[in-house]
Formats: sequence, structure tokens, C-alpha cells
Amino acid sequence: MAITMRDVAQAADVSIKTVSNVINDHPNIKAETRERVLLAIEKLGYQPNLSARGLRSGRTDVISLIIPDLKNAYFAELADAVMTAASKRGKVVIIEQSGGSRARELEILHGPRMRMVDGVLYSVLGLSQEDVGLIDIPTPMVLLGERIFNGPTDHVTMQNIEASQAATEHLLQRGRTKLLAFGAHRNEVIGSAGLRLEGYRRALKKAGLDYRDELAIDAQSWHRSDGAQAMRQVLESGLDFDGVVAFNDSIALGAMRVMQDAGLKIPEDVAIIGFDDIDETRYSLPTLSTIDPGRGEIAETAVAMLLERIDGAAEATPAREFEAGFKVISRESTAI
Amino acid sequence: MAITMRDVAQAADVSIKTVSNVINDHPNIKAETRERVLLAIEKLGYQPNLSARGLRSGRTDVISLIIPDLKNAYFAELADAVMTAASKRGKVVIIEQSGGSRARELEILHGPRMRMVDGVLYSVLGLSQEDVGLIDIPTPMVLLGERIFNGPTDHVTMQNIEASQAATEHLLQRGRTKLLAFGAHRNEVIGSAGLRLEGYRRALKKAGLDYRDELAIDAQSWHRSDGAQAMRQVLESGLDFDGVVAFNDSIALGAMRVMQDAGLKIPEDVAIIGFDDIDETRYSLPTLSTIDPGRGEIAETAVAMLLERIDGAAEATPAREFEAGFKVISRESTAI
DNA sequence: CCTGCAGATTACAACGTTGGAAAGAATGTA
DNA sequence: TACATTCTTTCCAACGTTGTAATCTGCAGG
Repeated sequence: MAITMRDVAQAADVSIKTVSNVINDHPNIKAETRERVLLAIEKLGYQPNLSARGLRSGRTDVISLIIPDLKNAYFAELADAVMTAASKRGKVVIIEQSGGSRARELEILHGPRMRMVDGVLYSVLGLSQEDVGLIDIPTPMVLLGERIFNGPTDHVTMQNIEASQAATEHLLQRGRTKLLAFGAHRNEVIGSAGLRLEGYRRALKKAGLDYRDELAIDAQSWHRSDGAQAMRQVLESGLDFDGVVAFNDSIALGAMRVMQDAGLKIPEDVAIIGFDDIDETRYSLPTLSTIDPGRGEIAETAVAMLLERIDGAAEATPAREFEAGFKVISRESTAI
Repeated sequence: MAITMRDVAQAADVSIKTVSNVINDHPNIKAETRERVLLAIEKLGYQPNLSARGLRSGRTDVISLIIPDLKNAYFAELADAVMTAASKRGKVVIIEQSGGSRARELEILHGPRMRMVDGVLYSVLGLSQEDVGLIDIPTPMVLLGERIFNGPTDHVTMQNIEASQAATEHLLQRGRTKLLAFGAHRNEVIGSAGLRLEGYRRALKKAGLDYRDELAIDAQSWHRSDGAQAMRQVLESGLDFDGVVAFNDSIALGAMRVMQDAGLKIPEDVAIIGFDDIDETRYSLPTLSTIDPGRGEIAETAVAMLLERIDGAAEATPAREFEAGFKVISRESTAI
């Protein structure tokens, strides 16, 4: 049916192996022979069978990206960055959505699909630190995110504490002192919420302010609706505040919307800063100050590390931790 | 190294083929044997080698989704819908981003990666009707979008004209008569822009209003920034209007932002409706009325059609055209 | 003219799985 | 008991490619 190496070999009057050698750029091929083979490939429109290659060589040039949810702008942008980085290096990406569910993440990690890819980028959400033993799978892996540290694999993340501290200081510098830590998970120590809360506390402390627990506002999952919901409760409770450090952009946008509905002016009455620098923050009303988490750098580094593991180039290297640089992006929502 | 069927066969004391038969649910296997094999699989943690299976059977259970850009909310949501539909049927999805470039789309369509997937869902942007000959590839394919009609393959799309007409009527019913057709491409006949403009015209005509060319506002690519940019020009020009039919949500949101900056009240001064029902429209200020294009139905149908083609179930059936149903979603931006 | 050697090409096996057909076991019928 | 029939299992080959090792070619040096 389809054209195989056999057909090319026949057309170019060489052996199948020579065709393979030409395709794989092996040394010691006469220029004239190479020419002839390439011509035949061109003429017949030959395309290699990647399943066969995968079977024989153990490589598929496919990597898997496990993320909670593509509808979430942060992950959509991360996926884009990863695919771009992978594409540069000749790899394609299979995206697997976990929904952030523990069971689903384990299912994916231990499913047969893992055997079809050369490696995995795993953005952890469902598992947590005590599950560190469960992520030791035979497929090369690079971990993303803040849920598991010091695992058996390379790990790429952002400077959560430092960035959150910087975001908080950004508001403090503008004279705001009654700052909500918006999107906290109080029982969490690591994890994005835990680390960002820690950064918030450090900034307060450095400024000589007391941490007040009632200013830490819970919002379990970080969707826009959660931010809206949480802010509605805050306003009802009559809590007094003049600034919001939101732990991601989506809840910041949700909260902003609710505050505006309630007649609060941003940034005059309340200044607000988010986290992630999703595209939308540049177009909201007002535009949202935020933290650029270095998504491009994260994706590039993660893909590069993964490929080193796959190639065995980093064989001897122990598990690495990498933190991308961040930037405070100042926009209208804190332009006081 | 890894566990193969051979190991399982040995452990269960049966032949390799019996293991294969059990895995593939072949008829005529003694319950006791099946039990024994499954136990061995469990015990050894066997995972099938998908490359080998792909080579032998010609199936990989992977489908490819070609879209312009994952950062675009519409496509992120479409990708999510497609992956969910595919996952239900045991398939995974490789996403390929084309950037909407003609060259890149052709490269993907004719690249070797096409041979690794069972089928393709191709959301056309770079190619157009006169390229219809170029999309006749050996891999089963279902076309998405409005750029190419009556191609050699199945095609799933939305009711652009009808939906745009309904959106326009939605504003007309609310007493607005000076409506911008926002995001038009005047030279286009088919394509989303062309069809949506046609729907706009039909609604005007039906209401006994004249089509005025100066109200058709160009915005080439439909990103938020294009909407903002185009609206800035409209406002500068002093054009008089009281309603906007935006041809997608992103440009609607961009335009809304610019109008608000200029002191216009929405919906009091200008009512606006978008297209696509992306998540963000539920949280913008004001929330944006829009058209739900039936994304879920589109994804489900497209995947189902593709699988029928792959299975050969629709072998005899000629190329099909399917239009998903739409809904007008009325929100604050048109709540007059 | 033979030998040695590097460069170029090829033969062969193997990767792990499944399709097809043959062989073997179990059951029913005369 | 013998034989036909059905169910169950196995044997063999093949999918298209690449790694290993072997072969072959041409040429320099003695």
C-alpha cells in the first residue's frame, strides 16, 4: 500500500539499509549514492513509518505533557510554550488533561500511553509531597509546579516565595497596608498557595507589619468564579482592606469584577495584583498588574532537561531543581 | 528490559498469541485461561508496546488536531472539547499549531507525522477554497471551520450565517439600528468573516434597513488587540453607532475595553454582542452577550465522523457536511 | 602482483505485536 | 466406540525499520 524503504531501495538500486543510512545521516556514504537515494525518496514521496522506527529504535520523538486543564489560560499558555520549545527540537507533544484529579494523574502516569512517548512533562496538581514515591516511573520525566519537591526527577518551577514577596512589596510601596492574601490555602505549606502565602508574610514582616489571619482569604481552586465567590463573601463580611495580592490572575479578575459591581474603584479604593501574566490581564478594565512567572524560560528549560535525560546526556547528573526568573509587571490596577 | 507479552505468556503458561487474544478480547477463550493471563499481566505490570502494535495493526489510536493557536481561547476550548470526545473513545490527541500559516499547514498535512496518526481533524485557516486539491491526503480527515467547503472530506462547521443573523436581530430587537459589523473582511465571501457579514446583511434587510458599507469595520486577525485597535479608529473617525455585532468574542472584548476608556457606557450607549461564547465572556465587565457556536457538538460530531472513516464504517458514504446548532446567549452587554 | 586497510555497501536478525490458518481438546451424535 | 462438530490454543509469518557484523570495493605501499 504505502511506500516503504523497500520501494525506495529498489528505485535507487541500493539495499534497504543504505536507504536507512542516508535518512539517518550515517557517515561513509558516497555522495553520488546519497543523491540517488534522495531523488528516489522525493520521486516516490516516501515517508518513514514512525511506528516501525519507534519499535526498532525505542524512540518515538513524542513527549507527553500532563496538565490539569487546557481551558485554564495559564495552562493553555504553558502548553503553547512547551509545544513551541519541543517543536524546535523536532518533537511533538501529546497533551493529557488530568483535571487535577489524583486518580486520573496516577492513571495517566502508569497507563500504557507512557510507553509510547520518550518522556513526560508532568505538571503536578492531584498528587502531593507524600506521593513522591508514586512518580518514580521508567519513562524519563521532568516535574513542573509546586506540589512536589525533591523528587527523583528534574524539577522546574518558578520563584514563588520571592515573586509573591515582590508582588506584596509592590503594593506596600504604593502605600497600601491592609492587604488580602487572596486565594490562600491555609493548611498548605508547599504548593503554589502555600509558597505564595509565605512570600506575602515575608514582605509584611520586612515592612514591620503583623500578619493577620483574617486577611488570608481562601479560594480552593483558582478559577475566575472562585475569585468572584470569595470576594463576594469578603465584601459581605465588611472586612476592611485596601489592596489585594491575588495568587493567580483568574481569581484576581473574578474578584475585580465583583468589587467593581459593588462600586469600588480600582486602583483608587483597592489596588490589586495577580500572578501569571496571562494574556487577558493586558486587556481587562483596568489592566491587571501581575507577576510574569517566566513561562517561556520554564518551558524551554523543562524541554531541554527532558531531552538530556532521554538522550542519556545527563545520565550521571542527579535530579536537578531549576527556578525560572520572574518579573513584576505594573499595570493600571496598581497605578496609584 | 521492559515486560513483553513473551514474559506474560511464560508466567501464565500459555502462548504469546493467547495473551494477545485475551488483551484484544477475542472470542473463544476459556474463562479460566483468561483469568490466568490477566493475573500474570497484573502481577508483572505488563504494558503493551504501542509502537509494535501500531506497526503490526496499522492503528495507533492517536489522532492529530491541527489548529492555528492554542493561546487563542476559542481554540483552547475547542481542543479541550476534542480531547474530551477523543478520550471517551480511547484515543489521544496530538495538537499541531499552524499559526494560521499556509506553508506551515501544508507542511503538517504532508509531513511524516501524518503517518503516525490514524486520522486528522484540521481546523483550516491558512489554506482556502482554491487549495481544495491540496487537502486530499491518504490519512482520514475531517475538516473544521469555514475556509473550505465541498472538499473531498467530511466537514463540520457552525451555522455562521444564521447565527450572525440572529445576533444582529438580537440587537435590532432591542431598538439599536446603527450597527457595526465588527471584524469584517470585505473581500471575503466564505470564511467566518464573509459568512458572518452575510448574516448581518440578511438581518438588516429583513428589518428593512439598508446595508451601509462604512459600518463594516475591518479587523484582520481576530485577536483582542485587533479589536481594540479597530475600535480606536472608529472612535477617532467620529462614526455614529449604537450597537456592535462583533465577529468573535476576543475583538468584542478588546473593543469594549476601548469604548469604556472613552467614556461610553455599555449597554446604555452601545450594545455589543460577540461570537464563540468563550469562558471569559461570563466574567468581563459587563458580561458579554454572544453566540454559543455548539462547540461540544462540533467536537463530538467531528471525532465521531473521523472514527467512522478510520474504521471504514462510512466507507461508502460520500463526504458529509454537518452544521452544529447555535444559541444566542443574552448577557449584560445587551441588557437594555 | 600481492597485502593491508579504510571506505562503502549489504545480509541478517531483531524489535513486540497481531492476522491467518493449523492443530489440539472437548463435546455431541449415531 | 467412532466420527463429526465446535471451541480453544498454538504456530508461523509478517509489519517496516535499524543495529551489528560481515562483505565488498578501490587504492596505497611494499
